[in-house]
Amino acid sequence: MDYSVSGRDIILHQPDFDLDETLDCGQAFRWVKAGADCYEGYYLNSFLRISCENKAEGVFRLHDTDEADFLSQWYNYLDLSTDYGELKARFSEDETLAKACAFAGGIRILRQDKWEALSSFIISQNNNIPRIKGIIGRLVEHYGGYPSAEQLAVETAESLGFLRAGFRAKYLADAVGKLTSGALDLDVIAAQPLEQAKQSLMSIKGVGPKVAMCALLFGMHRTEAFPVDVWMKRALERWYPNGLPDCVKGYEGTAQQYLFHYIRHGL
DNA sequence: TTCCAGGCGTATC
DNA sequence: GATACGCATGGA
Repeated sequence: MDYSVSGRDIILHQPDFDLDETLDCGQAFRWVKAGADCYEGYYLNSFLRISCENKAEGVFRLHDTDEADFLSQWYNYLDLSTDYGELKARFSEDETLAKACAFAGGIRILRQDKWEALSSFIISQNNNIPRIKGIIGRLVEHYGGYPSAEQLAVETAESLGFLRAGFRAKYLADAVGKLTSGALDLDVIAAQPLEQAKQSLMSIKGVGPKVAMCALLFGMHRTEAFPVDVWMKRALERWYPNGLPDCVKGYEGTAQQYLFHYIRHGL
């Protein structure tokens, strides 16, 4: 990773990064394609326009930001401290993962906000990606930004009807209640051992093993968390009936994201 | 019309 | 603990 300041923009050199594969792959739901090789979106309520200037060399432009903003927010959000080249080399000891990494080598695990990731994946259950984006879009529009659990404390399952989230509204309300009452604290959960963190999250109605693992992986950057959804069930049956290979140890979730993309779009 | 979508709660055995 | 079934909504 290497960057430079260019006027009001930051120029980023990062070969292991693809905008479509990272920002539109079902891990985050608030990035909008704003032209060829360009996305607009948010980390919390900070806006970013990012475009790819040279795919072959991995050159990106972060528009209208500055060095302080880049280093304090986007460097972290885009997980630029992690060497994905080294991770992919390690994963590629496994034949299937080698193909998955070659197919979509620009996947990164975004370091999203804890609450946004948890609430987004509560909404995601038994739902499709376009509709998940629609529900979250209505939430953000209604509140003029992504609402905190505290902001949502005034809502009930009924008053959230404007989201058209169906049965998931009551799950969202339960999560808000447990977080704002102090029964659960996402900062505490983030520091717990994986199994304990998972069980803590599963005390929320509507949070099962899969949503808990997604909240841990995408919202708390617990790369050892391995969410198993319908696609991963198929991948496991097909390629890993006896379990995951040792080369993913500690990064099961990162490997999961390559496999998820590969079985959905690569076959 | 019917089926399905990055699952989970509940009932039942 | 395993397995069936319903669930709000909307697009294909």
